[in-house]
Amino acid sequence: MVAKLKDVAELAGISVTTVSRVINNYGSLSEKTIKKVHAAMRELNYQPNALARAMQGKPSKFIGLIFPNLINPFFAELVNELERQLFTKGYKTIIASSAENPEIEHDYLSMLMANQVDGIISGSHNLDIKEYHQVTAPIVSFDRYLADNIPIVSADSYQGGQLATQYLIEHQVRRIAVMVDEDQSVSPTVNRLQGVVDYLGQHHRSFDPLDVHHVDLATVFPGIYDGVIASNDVQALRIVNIYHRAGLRLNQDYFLTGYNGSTLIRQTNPELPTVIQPIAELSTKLIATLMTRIKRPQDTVPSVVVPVHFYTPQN
Amino acid sequence: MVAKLKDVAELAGISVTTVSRVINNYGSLSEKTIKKVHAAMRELNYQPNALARAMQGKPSKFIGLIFPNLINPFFAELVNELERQLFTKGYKTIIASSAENPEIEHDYLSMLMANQVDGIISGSHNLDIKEYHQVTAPIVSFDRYLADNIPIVSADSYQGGQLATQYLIEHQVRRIAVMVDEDQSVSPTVNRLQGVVDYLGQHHRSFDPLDVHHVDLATVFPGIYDGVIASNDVQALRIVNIYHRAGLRLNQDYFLTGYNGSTLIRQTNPELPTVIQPIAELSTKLIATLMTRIKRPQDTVPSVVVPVHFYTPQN
DNA sequence: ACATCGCGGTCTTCAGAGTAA
DNA sequence: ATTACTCTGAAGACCGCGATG
Repeated sequence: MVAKLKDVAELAGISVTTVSRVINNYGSLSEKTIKKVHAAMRELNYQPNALARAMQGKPSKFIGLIFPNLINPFFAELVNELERQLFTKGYKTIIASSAENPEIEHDYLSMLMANQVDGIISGSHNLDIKEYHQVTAPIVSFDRYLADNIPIVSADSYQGGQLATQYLIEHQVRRIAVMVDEDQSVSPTVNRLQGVVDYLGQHHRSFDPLDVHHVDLATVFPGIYDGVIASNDVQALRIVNIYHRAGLRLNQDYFLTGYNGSTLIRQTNPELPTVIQPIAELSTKLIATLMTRIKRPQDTVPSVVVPVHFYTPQN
Repeated sequence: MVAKLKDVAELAGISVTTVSRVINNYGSLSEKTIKKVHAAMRELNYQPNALARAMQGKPSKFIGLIFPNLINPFFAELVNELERQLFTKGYKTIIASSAENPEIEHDYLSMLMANQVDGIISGSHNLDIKEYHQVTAPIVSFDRYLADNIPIVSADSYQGGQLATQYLIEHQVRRIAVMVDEDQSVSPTVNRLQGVVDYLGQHHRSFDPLDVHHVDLATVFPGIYDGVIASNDVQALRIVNIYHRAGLRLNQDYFLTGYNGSTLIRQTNPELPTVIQPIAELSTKLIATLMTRIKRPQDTVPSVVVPVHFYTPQN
């Protein structure tokens, strides 16, 4: 049997009230009793039952994280960083990866509510927006509009689109393909595309939009393109492999940009130019925004846009 | 205020007992009451408080996952798969990434206990073994010895070492470097090394062991080596980049093997030969082992070793 | 249908003992 | 002896639900 408050009290030879006072640090207490209690706690290896505590309406110190998956290294690193930063603030994380399945995501949202999380950070990309209206816990969204009262923290994708385009133009490519995801109409991906469009417009250039969902990479590439703006790093590297098999060398015979900028990909594929979304800063802002939401639930908190930067392979 | 059981009962005009019966589906109930209750639940957007339920001694339906990090794509994919499979079994996951920090790991272990998880899957690589003796919840370990009564599920690293070596020998390399991690003396990594040693011995070949922690990759490679056994895929690709800068081509001028075999790396770097630890199967075994531990906590459950296979780049 | 208890804590109330001014 | 203050304790309500009678 796990030790309970009562057991600690009995071992220390004092009342449960006093033990509770020691644990929660209130009221007036003598040094001696405090020490006795701590000794008893150690001896019994006592852990206050977090469930019982949370039932008093105390914060559960749980934050729910909803992300489509952990396989995308960018999400994995973001989640990892969020988890790390939250832990130092005394929060535990429940990670829900919805696997891009709205039903699962709905279940998870219910679960998070049922488990009384103190807040939710959602990086989901596929939930019906209405679901989020009913949620009472404070929410912050990563990179996507969910509802009017839910603040968004995102990387500056308009700037990202511009930087990627600028890179291609500077390397004087002739024919540009841009991978676009038409489904993501509510997400800032549109901004990215707008950044591309505007930059190209300023330089009187055109491009071919290729819909991610209706195009077979292996058949369109290399094709006529010597410039490609991919929608993420993994996709970018798939395309690189296709060019490679055709005997074409990245950064020489053709130019291509990724998007996301995970540390992992930079380590494994340092030759890939890409737009870097700053993971540490995004995490900090997401958490800071969530914390103010938790402290003052009625206030409206402004959305935050974090600048990105472009990684150019050295040499 | 969030809806409670009582609110549902009042709205439906019946007692809490009956509502509870409907929710937990026992006792005899009329169709009419059931419908009334469901209607009331929907209207109030009611979610049973999982914390309160868990307090009755009922299973919390939480499984704790302890892994060093989520950045390693192999861990990320394993966790992702575990999370997915557990969810279909009605379990939620609390992910604790210890960041290779024993203190954090200790805190997390306490936290998991305090939150009454029904079981723990630990892929940790750095905790003092004694900590795990005090844990009362059922535990299964991934790929590492923790304590006598804790079953281990692992990939066959001896076989992995052999397969990697076989690949190099078949490609007639002359001088072989093997990356070793001396710290991991308790882990099956030793088995992997043994597999390498045995295979080479049978072919009357020798190798140079290079300690991961005391060697600067950029200075020893390419050096004299045309064959390298790396200890994981990310490290392997770092080495590939070093050879690349020296103008040497993988699978032609030199041969190298990775270890882990995440789907991600195979997608982004399909040219990397590597030992594949089957993630889906490992997950299944881990969960199955944990479930029998949960059902019959007093039984000793045997450890499981899952075969690996070798991925050779096509072309 | 109702009432009541129990899970493991928190917190409040009321009271009492000891010490000091 | 009076007041005041510090430390501790006993008892009970309560959180939301499940189980019993």
